[in-house]
Amino acid sequence: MIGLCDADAFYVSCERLFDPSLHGKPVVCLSNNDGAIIARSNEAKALGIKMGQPLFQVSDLVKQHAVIVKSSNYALYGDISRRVMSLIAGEVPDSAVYSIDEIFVDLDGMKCDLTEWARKLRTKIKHETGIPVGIGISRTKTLAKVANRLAKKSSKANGVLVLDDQKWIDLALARTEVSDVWGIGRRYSQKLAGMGISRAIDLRDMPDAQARSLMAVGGLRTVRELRGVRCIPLDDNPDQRETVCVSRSMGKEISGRDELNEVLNSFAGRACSKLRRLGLFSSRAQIFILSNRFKSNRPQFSRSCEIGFHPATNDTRIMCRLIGQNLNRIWAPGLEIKKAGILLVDICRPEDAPVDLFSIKPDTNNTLMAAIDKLSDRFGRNAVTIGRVPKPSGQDWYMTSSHRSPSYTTRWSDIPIVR
DNA sequence: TCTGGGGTCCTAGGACCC
DNA sequence: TCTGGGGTCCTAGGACCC
Repeated sequence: MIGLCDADAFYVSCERLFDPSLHGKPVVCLSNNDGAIIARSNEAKALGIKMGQPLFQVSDLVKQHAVIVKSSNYALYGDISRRVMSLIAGEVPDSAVYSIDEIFVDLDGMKCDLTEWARKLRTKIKHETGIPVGIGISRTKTLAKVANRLAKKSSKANGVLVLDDQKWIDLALARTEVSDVWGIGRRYSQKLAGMGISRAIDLRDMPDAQARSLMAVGGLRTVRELRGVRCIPLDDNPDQRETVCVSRSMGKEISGRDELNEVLNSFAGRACSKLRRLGLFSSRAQIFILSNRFKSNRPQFSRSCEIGFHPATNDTRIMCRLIGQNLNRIWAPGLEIKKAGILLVDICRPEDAPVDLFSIKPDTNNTLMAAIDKLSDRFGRNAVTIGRVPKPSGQDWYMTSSHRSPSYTTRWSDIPIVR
């Protein structure tokens, strides 16, 4: 059997850990730029606030019901996540972290009542980390997802649901909308609805060939998993990631060449720092700029270009220099740029990096970059930056984040004080 | 006024190879 | 008139996830 532990409204739960006054109240957490709602407490859900909804669309509701609004605080959430995950990993034979708030666990060979075991685990997690989780258990990852969803929805299940018996699986699938199945998004739901398939149980009973032609091999895998056939391995993560991306929407559109250069240089700094922390190098990057897709009365554009590095690098200075040299390939006067970014592709470990004719190898002993990383760890991300990249604070392009909670667990100055 | 960011995988089609 | 077959690699676009 496979289990899925998934935290309830994880970001909200993290905020509540350090501010108990938030319990029982409607709370939402926002995306970058304070744009959209990406986590909701049950009370906020009950008000009809939708996942992904832009904040401004619910501003009346927020005022009317005194909804508490929080900017996202990834330093805090990441740290809490690590605590929860390592606790769970210690309780099972095998596990695989799937996202910041989800972990799949392998329960094969466990000789006990799984419902009882899961209840105990759930209590333990709540007790030791303060985070409420739901646990769903079944034959495959996709079915465990179904179980997990019902575990949270049903008051009878009270956070734990084991789907083993076929009769119960059938009932669960009959109660699950096809759009709530893992792997079935908006587009596939629409297609399926057009064919009269609205419930997970109908999807399960669809012929293989039809599933395959409609939704490719991934869709077929989903259908088979619903039948109880394991098609997705417990740990489905590639051993090495393939891209690193840093991109942002800006508080307001920018147009100037220098301004764009600043933005991209600062993103390149972040991207290189990510690479160095992973011990990886990149030999190719794409820089891109986008218009504001919501302003349909303005000209729309999406421009990008590729930049190669020889040898592969993770040195911020090299990337910044090449960005400057290539900027005119995407920038043009008069463009109103809302979003920009850098995508590093062709990521590799230094020993696997392509070597050119003259055997020039990636610089794996970059003392300057190492020093910058150390200073950033100690004094904050922008303690030291490459010349001509001004500090983000005070930059009008920098994202807005007006409801940010302190970094209680990752910054000494933000440690909560008990009086 | 205000609409997230960072990933993965699959497929079709074109360029190119012998 | 008649114009191969079998590959690989790359890219763009579309789907999905949290």
